[in-house]
Amino acid sequence: MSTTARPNTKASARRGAPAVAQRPADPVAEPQAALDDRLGYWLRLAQMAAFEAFNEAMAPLGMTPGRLGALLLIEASPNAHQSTLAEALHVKPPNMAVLLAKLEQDGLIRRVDDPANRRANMLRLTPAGRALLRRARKVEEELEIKLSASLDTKERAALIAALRRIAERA
Amino acid sequence: MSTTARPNTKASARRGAPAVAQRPADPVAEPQAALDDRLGYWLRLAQMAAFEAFNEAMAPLGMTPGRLGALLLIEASPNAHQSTLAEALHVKPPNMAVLLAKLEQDGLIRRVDDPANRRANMLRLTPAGRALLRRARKVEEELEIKLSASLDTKERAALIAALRRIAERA
DNA sequence: CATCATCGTTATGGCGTATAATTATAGCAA
DNA sequence: TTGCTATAATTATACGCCATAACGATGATG
Repeated sequence: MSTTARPNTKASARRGAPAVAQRPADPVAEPQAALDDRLGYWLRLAQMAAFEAFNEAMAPLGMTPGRLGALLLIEASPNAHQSTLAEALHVKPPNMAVLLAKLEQDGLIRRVDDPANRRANMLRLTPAGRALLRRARKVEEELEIKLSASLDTKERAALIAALRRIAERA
Repeated sequence: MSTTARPNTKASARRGAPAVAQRPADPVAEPQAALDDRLGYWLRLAQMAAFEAFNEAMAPLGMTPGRLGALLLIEASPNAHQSTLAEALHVKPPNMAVLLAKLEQDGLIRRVDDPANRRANMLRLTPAGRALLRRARKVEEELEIKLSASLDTKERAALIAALRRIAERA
């Protein structure tokens, strides 16, 4: 509420509780036991771990999930429009515009007018973009190996299939 | 760069390209084909789907993942401190403080001084908190059923196990 | 030509999360 | 005791991701 400094008394509910002296708070051995069999919980934690691993590995390349996704799709579909990429990457067009603007500023892609539709852009990798993508692919390969190190090939395939079904679901 | 309005010319790279008239941009049948076998990609999509489903289902209860997690853990470990819960929920202490402040404002929990350590708080569900948690549990049960509708019991267990290994990993 | 839809863009706000700094308390040592 | 250091909670703040609104430019249609 207040935007200026205030006395800070830790507990605002500082009623005159008579300090009954009970047992000294549990350390809570397995704190998340209550969340153990919740799919959503582990989905979130796994995603966070994967995300963190990605960022660590890609930091030297200045790469983010969004940037990599864009570069991969541009390479695969050089005639696709921004809006198509945006949809495929689940990014809103305005955010796609700034993402691509940065990629262009960094000299990784070019935007060329679609001669068939002068409102639209087609995206092209520059040589620098291609080079960076090659390096990112290597890093990403190692990353996927590390991520699925605890899974055999069958398990990994089953995991992806299951995730896919959940994503195309609910 | 500029913070004020500007002419907006769509493509800043409006060089005098002679409009060669090539084929009209592909619709890109399966746009994300390039991302198909990436674990991180599907992890993200599945998490997003689960998150969206959660928000839809819990909106009437004013519940978020963070709030529910806190309520569940408070119920399970009434003597735990805020910092313990924060760690278990992967939330930083400052954000935990405001989360709990809102829960307290909403009359769902109380903060009681730990008699063994007057810096620390122990958290308690109020009757209203218990009632809301009961309702949220029902909703969450249906949600988990919907989420894992495409998985049999074995697959669901395998999925959670795999996610868990990834989360405790990399 | 007038109208309406589409593509890209800018500006802006919300939400979740991160850090820094502050207060209050605890533990410990000289 | 005093003083130093560590811990618990809190406040203020900043940053990044994502979403919406609004607009200019172009295309399509009557």
